[in-house]
Amino acid sequence: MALATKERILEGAVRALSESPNATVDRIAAEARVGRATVFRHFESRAGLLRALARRAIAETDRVTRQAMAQACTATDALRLATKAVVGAGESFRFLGAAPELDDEPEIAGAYGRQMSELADLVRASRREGFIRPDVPVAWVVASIDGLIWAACRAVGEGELGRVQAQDLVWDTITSGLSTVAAEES
Amino acid sequence: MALATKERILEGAVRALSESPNATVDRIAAEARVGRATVFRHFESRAGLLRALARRAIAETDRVTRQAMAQACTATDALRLATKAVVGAGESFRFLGAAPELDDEPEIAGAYGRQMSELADLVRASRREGFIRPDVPVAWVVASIDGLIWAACRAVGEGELGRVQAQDLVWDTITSGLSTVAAEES
DNA sequence: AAGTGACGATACTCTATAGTCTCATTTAAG
DNA sequence: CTTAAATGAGACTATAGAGTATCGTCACTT
Repeated sequence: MALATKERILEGAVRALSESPNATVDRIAAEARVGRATVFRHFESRAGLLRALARRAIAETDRVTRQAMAQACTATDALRLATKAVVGAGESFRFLGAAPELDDEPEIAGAYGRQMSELADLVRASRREGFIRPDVPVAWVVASIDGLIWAACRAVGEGELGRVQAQDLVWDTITSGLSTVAAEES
Repeated sequence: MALATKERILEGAVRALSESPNATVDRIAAEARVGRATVFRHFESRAGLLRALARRAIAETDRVTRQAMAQACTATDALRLATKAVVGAGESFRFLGAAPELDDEPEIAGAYGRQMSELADLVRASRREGFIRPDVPVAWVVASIDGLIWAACRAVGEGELGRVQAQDLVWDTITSGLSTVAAEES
């Protein structure tokens, strides 16, 4: 069936691009156990395949994020659940971090910007609830949460940490930091 | 002079690769205000230029790290100063994060591994001093510090944060996290 | 059994870019 | 002023990889 093949290609591409972001179509096809020509039957071009992959990852991230927000009653809890959910979905978008050509795709870059902006909204709301420190710029809170999520996904991908463990550690670090000292005056 | 030209090429390459990790030699030469042939007079190949760039970034990171360690009398203070110093030197290695082909260079990958391993040593020592939480895996402490440093360098590069501000925020976040709550039981 | 559509394999073209070479021009040294 | 080295410009080659076209085969449908 066409659908199963398309799916195989997408998943093969994730694997191939994860280990080498400049993977050729040849390499992707081999990883998907599919003829090279078949890749071009299902996708307009290599760039089109990359776009489809990115759209998929964005949709998946949106899905788990919305699901998390629906379960939460406070912004802080939404932030916690969304963070955990995104780390859990890390495998679907981890390869995107090393795909520079996607920055030129307005659709993709725009969606990433939107997600960051939604994260900023969540952070501001959680700050109003008194959870996020008011003395730290929102831009840094967003940047560092993003950085921690990437670090967690990388660690899981490298096998350094279990996925569940990583999900918990990200929120734990956001909440308490890495040191034994309680919050001091800055 | 040869040295000045070589330096111009290296700095042009940093700029060109920062905005597009797949930048061509043409693009690099243009950014350095140098003829394309001159690039090949000073470097064996594009890969050789990349290696030189990576070696330079590694040496710079080692330099500021050693300097920081020399000033500190406790492991925790060394960790603090080294973290700050590496964020300050971020511009010299930020582009490396998006250069997948360097993973294949054993010399470069090895040096990165060594730096991570040194960071792990520092973390363990600081933990023995009672600063780093004992209930968090060292692997995660290392991974998250690395992630926060990258996040800070990116934010500085994007102009979202000032460099000095970013240097302070990284350590502040490691120390206290991003929330108002004191450390709770996990 | 015949037909239809998807697939694999392969051969082919085309383009971008790395790397080489040459020569005229500039720049620095003496 | 003369000379040697470094540079810039541009022509040229070689190659990897994207994208296309074709054909034979296999699987599924009716």
